[in-house]
Amino acid sequence: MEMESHTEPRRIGRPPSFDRAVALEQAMLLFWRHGYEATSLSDLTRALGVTAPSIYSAFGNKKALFLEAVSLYLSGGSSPTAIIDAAPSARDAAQVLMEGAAIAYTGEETPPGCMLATSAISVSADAADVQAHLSAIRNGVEAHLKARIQADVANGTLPPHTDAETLAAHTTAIIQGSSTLARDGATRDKLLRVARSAMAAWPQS
Amino acid sequence: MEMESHTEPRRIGRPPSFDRAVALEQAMLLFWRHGYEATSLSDLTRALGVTAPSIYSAFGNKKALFLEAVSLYLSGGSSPTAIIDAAPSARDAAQVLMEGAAIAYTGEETPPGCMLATSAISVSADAADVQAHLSAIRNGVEAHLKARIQADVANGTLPPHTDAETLAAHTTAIIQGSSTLARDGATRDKLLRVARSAMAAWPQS
DNA sequence: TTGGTTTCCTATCGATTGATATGAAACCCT
DNA sequence: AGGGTTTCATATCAATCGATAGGAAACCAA
Repeated sequence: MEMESHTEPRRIGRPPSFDRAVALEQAMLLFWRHGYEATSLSDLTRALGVTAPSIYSAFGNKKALFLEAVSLYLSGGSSPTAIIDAAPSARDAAQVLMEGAAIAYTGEETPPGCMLATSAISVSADAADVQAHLSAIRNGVEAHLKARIQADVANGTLPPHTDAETLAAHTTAIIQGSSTLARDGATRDKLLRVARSAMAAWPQS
Repeated sequence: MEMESHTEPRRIGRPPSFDRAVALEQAMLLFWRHGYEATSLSDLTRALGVTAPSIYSAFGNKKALFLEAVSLYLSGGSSPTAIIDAAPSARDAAQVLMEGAAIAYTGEETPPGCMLATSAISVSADAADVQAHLSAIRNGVEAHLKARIQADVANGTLPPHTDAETLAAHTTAIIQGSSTLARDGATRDKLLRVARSAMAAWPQS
């Protein structure tokens, strides 16, 4: 068998001088901290150590780079959708989601808060599509949690009078609100206590 | 008594062609919807019907105009601090705050969400002071609510084991989270149900 | 070494940013 | 009517925005 066919594709031409994946991660951190529009190409070239033409060659344009950074952000750790599916119950899913957010939003190596909640919440008119993109992702997670709650109601894990929509929205509100609290300096322990107190909204077992 | 001394100051010079208060309110609505940095002077001159030099003459610069718009936003309706002081209990204060937020963030005449939570959450480096200003306001409201909870614990309205800091942070998280939910299209009724479900975190009476 | 290919950086593009210099226009008072 | 005063709008400023043209530089294959 030929072992070099997929490991080293034998590229020709001048070799790249920067690691695309590393550059993308740096861009994600910048967008995470300062947001989509407030992060300029000048900021990106400085932080990535890459000139503007190289960025455009590697990622297309600023908007495409941001969207790719969002995908990288979502792929980090366990995605919310995967957590919801993997948890033994909807209630456990909510708790893991909220506590996971408390931890993720207060990392020492990453900017405070949630990139989805902060990086494109207020934008100019020509970034409305980016804003809508992140909004759709947030709504998708909430809808997925709601469906999981409804499933638990259907199989008897949760009582029949459970308001799935409100419970999912409540969990989402705590998560998004934790992002702002983290930006305002809240500690990880404080957010974890908030997450646990929010579990009181769930039906008594 | 001279009755004209404070009613009509007898101004001299060319009379202003625009109402400063009306212009400020329009600016507030723009900043509310699009945020501090994403709202350009060009956007402002178009919406206010006022040329750039007039804006600078009336408000100083863009940053000063924004800060004044924030003050106007806070003076609208009942301020959070006033609500906390006026409520018969800390628990009632929290409920009024959360339900008031649900209503304020879903007004048909105003942009969705909370101006404090959205207009400067992600900014460039030279707007860090504006970001810190809004952060301080948010932290101030939370601290005020926490103090009110502690007062209710001290006078026996709330049980002695009550975690004032967590309860205040929980309430704040729901309020800030409701802002994002509103931006994502949540209805007023949905946010009101979230607010009521969040009351479950309070000690049982 | 030469040709082919790919990536590199320098320089620059038009558009827009926040902000201002300048003088005309509109009012009151004498 | 004519000074004094204030606000008005036109035109423009330097700086920065996102984005690109063009050619040098660095590799592989022959």
